[in-house]
Amino acid sequence: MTNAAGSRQNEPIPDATVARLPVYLRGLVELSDDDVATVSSVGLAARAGVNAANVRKDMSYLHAHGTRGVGYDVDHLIGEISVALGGGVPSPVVIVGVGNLGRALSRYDGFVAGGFPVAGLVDADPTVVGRRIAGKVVRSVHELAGLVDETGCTIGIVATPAAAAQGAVDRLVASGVSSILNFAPTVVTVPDRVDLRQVDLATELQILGYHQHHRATTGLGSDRATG
Amino acid sequence: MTNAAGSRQNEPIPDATVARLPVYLRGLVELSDDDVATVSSVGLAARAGVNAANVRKDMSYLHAHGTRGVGYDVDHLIGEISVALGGGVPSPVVIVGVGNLGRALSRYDGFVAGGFPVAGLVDADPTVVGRRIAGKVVRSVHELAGLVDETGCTIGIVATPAAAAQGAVDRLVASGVSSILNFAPTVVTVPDRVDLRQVDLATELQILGYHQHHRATTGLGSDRATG
DNA sequence: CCTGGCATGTGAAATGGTGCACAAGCGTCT
DNA sequence: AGACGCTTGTGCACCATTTCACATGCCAGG
Repeated sequence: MTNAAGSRQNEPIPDATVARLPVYLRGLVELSDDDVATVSSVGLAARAGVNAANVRKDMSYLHAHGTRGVGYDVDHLIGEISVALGGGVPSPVVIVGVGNLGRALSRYDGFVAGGFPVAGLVDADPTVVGRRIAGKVVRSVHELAGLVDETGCTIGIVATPAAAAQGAVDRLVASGVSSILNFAPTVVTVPDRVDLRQVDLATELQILGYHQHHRATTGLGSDRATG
Repeated sequence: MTNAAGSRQNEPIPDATVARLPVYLRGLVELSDDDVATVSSVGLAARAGVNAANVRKDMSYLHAHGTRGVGYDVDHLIGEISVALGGGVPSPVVIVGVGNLGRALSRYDGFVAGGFPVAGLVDADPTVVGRRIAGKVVRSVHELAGLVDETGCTIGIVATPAAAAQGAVDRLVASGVSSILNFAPTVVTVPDRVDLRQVDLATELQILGYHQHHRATTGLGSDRATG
């Protein structure tokens, strides 16, 4: 029997596919805004910067079927991907650490647009607690558990200095958060039940630096950055 | 002809290894600060959050050999990785777009510490051009090419709204920049000779959202810490 | 000098992901 | 109705990466 009404996400979706779904979603929303009703795998692949066969395989993991000879229904696909990415239910997030980066993140429109409203801000520094940032009052880290409980946050964003990151993570875990996005440039550990992703800005530049250096020391003459 | 003492980086280092090198480097610098002279692959792996065999294989790509029965020389390894990641020469970067995120990035200490000083800020909005941010005067996008030329920037950071990102990228490419880090939530294209990396904050949250939703709808699912 | 213990370096298997190539199916036009 | 063109869905081969397992080699101690 086919899974009719309940969840059909029992088969796992590959991580690589999950990472592409938000990109597809953005492209599809743009198409929908332009009143485009259907899109082919080739068209969507071009917008997402990936291979068309890859798009088709990704959609098959989602059980989001298209119509042969026609393509995929844009609005239907938006619904399918939205459901896969969290059921379309907004998940409020709490930001720990309101330094430069934390403040920027708390004002970042993309979070709200993506269904992740910022429910609260928290910092360890008493001199910033009580200040108002992006319309929200910064609260003390000691109030974190209460804040998470009140707002039903399940996602925490760590934007503290590296030295404070593991402590912030531990507090978030103790408060019941089940997913953490860490911007601090340090490796942190979490219990198995908590999902962790790392975004390291300096590391990204260092990776670019490697390629540049590598080109300079091995590929002289093959490409020149002029014009 | 074998190069005796010169560059030995002719063989390519796998991308996955390159992405780990900055993490190793951070861990090694910490060890060096603590006056630790040698470290085993197991010890370094624990700090980097990876498998020990992976560390050893990565080091073999770098031709950074350890001593059997002892481990790797910390300071020597720092040198090897630094060289691989850009020869130890600082690469100035230019930031295009000084909105919330651009301002935060221009003040981010990690860039300077990692050898990537911010050489200049640029924005399209005439009302912010001329303002001083993080000790630097914001200049017009029209001055971008001149700025890149003056400062010898080879890396550009795009922190504009999505709609302006492709234009910013094109300008950077035309100015002679050969590596670009894009924070705008949109797919951009560059010529083959230019290296592009994408950092998408909202996408990261959406990926976390998927895993949360998946756990919730399937019971207790698998969990993986991404470092 | 010789032995024991430990950690590296690497061949090879396992894993995960990508892209080609093509059969199957849908809609349209005559 | 029938044929044709377009696009999906997927088996398969290829590639990159991870991980295991173990032989090799170095150092310390007696």
